[in-house]
Amino acid sequence: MIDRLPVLVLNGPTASGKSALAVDLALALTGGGRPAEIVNADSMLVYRGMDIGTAKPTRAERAGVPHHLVDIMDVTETASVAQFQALARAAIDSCRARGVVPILVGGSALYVHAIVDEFDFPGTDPDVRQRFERRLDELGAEALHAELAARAPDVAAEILPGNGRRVVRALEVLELTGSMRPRLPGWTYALPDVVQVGLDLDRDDLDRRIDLRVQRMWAQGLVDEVRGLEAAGLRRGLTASRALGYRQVLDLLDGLIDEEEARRRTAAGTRRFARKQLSWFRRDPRVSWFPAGAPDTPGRILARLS
RNA sequence: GGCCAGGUAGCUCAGCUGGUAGCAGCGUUCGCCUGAAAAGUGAAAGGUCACCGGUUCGAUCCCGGUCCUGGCCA
Repeated sequence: MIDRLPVLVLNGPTASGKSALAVDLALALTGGGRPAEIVNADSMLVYRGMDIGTAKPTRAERAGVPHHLVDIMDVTETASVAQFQALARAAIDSCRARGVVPILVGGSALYVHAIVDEFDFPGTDPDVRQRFERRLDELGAEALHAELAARAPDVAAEILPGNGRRVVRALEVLELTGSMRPRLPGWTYALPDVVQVGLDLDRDDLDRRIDLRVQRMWAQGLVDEVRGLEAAGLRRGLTASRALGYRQVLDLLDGLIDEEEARRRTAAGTRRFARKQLSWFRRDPRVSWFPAGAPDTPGRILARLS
């Protein structure tokens, strides 16, 4: 009997086992009479062909439980939070309309935040954007930041002078809307009945799992995968070409570093990334934390849904 | 066994022959972030300067010895 349809948000760092846990939880819910589906909230799983390096859920896992927003873009396309917000909310709505529990699995905290909370994005305009991007190339980030400061000191004060990307975006928004609210919004759910949980684990344990994962990626043929994607235009993709593992292998293919170094940097970068993810998730006071891999964790998470 | 170089932050190192060490890189911890977030950034914590003696008002730095490490020669 379906009395309510909460959105279960599963947060956790890479290699914490959240993808597999999400499948287990979905199967448990389905077996218990309430069908469940997974909605991906990871910026890299959206790319077709990026399988090994993103540790994408396997075919079998995806056959057992429907996964939304996986393999929806070419590597040449640029992902964006705003677009993802719309797609994910649509997927969540569709699940609920069908009486299905959506499980949002987040690797990208900003994406989760944008999907689940009141979070409005001012529009964008390719021409305006391109114009400021060209100015960024000409002047450099600091000079462009000075221009921003002249136009809107309060906005400029919130943005670091070296962060060209955000300076460009601020100028774009100012031009399009005449104002800019530079701070991240607070914690106000835009969706009803959200239950957020997080997976945490000991740092040494996490690092060990990351090393294993990177080794496995290499054994499974990450280098060949990247080679194939390179032919498909990976280098042109602003988002995809920066993915951990992929960027390092591209450097390897360019002869900038050797294979050992590429693997080392991938692992080191992934360790740093995992800590960053945790610090993001930790900011949100509504997340309840559970130990990753503990035998009773799935049961305790399910208990929160009823 | 002899000669040379070296033992300074968790790691890699810097340190004008003496006044109890470095805005160092990486790592760690904490923080920031609005249409590229697996991106971009800020700050902090960390050292009995291998050990024992000596010279000196004072030693990471000078002298003697000890123990380690790397290289060269036997």
